[in-house]
Amino acid sequence: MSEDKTFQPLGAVSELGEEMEAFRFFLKSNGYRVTKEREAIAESILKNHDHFDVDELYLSLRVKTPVSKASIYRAIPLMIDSGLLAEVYLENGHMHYERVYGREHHSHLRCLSCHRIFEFSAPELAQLEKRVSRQEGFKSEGHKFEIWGFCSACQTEKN
Amino acid sequence: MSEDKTFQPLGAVSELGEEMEAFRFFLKSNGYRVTKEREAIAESILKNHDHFDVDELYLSLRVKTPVSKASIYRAIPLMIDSGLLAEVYLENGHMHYERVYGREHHSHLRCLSCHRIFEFSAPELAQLEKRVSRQEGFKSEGHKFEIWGFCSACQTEKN
DNA sequence: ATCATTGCAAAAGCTTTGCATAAGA
DNA sequence: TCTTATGCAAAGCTTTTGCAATGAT
Repeated sequence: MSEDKTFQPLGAVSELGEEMEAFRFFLKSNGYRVTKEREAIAESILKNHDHFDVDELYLSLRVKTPVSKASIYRAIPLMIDSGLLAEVYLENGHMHYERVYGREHHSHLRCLSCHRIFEFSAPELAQLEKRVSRQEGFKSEGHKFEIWGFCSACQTEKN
Repeated sequence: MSEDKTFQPLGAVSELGEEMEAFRFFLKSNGYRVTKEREAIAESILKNHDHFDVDELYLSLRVKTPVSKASIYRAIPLMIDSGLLAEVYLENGHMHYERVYGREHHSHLRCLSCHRIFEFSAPELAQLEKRVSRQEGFKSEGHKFEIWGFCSACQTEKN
């Protein structure tokens, strides 16, 4: 048991190991290269960013592993194709993304006042997607449901 | 009956009368002015455009009642506030809108191949909006449901 | 007669791209 | 070694805005 065989150090790989590995596999199998920039970007998202925009990501990488915005913009389509990310919504002229890997599908409540996003699950939406697609002869690939309004905190405020 | 009194000529007002009047009323009651540009824009949308983007609208106005893009961009928020329009989705970096006045609420199927939009109604979404909002303490103002995939025509194509 | 609105052109802001250099495989 | 990826700066695009002229009330 105390041999010198090199085990995968579980702690080092951490819970992110699986998702990172899936992304590396995606890159390799599609002829893209695994670069430190792409790893830093993906790792930052997996660690810190359920919801984010390009600027937030850029700033959070700046300190330890700076990556240019051009590289971030070029990485995003790859991460979307790999299933790591999805576009969520546009706000003030720029796109917001969310991590998809390792999270269950959900929908969003958007507060029009504080702009916070609240999540909820509604399994019947998947059924609705299937039913409507069948009726319309559609081959569906996904769906999005969003409710906007005012969150409880913002309703209470006197403005 | 053959007096010289000026009646509203019904033919001239047409079926658009109601919606146009609602828009004019919105403008007046909010201290905006009723200009020929705003009328031309709204009328064109009510007549010809269930779905459109700024460029399509601009081009379709160009022939008979040219309006600058600046004025179109400035009119859009007003029409959204008045309930005439809604944003639908972003494609290739520019927003697409749809007419709301005089149409029942519906959801969209988007074909990823031919980019056509198909509409459908699903009344249970309104219930879901209410239920989730109640659960989350949200005061909801609306919802959007969208399915993407491949329409029947595009599935058949050999590519 | 006021003051909002228009059109033009310039500015903004996000995203994309050309090109020389760096670095995976 | 051979190519893909990166970073920088420039370019692209849609949308916004400043300002003088126009027009609605």
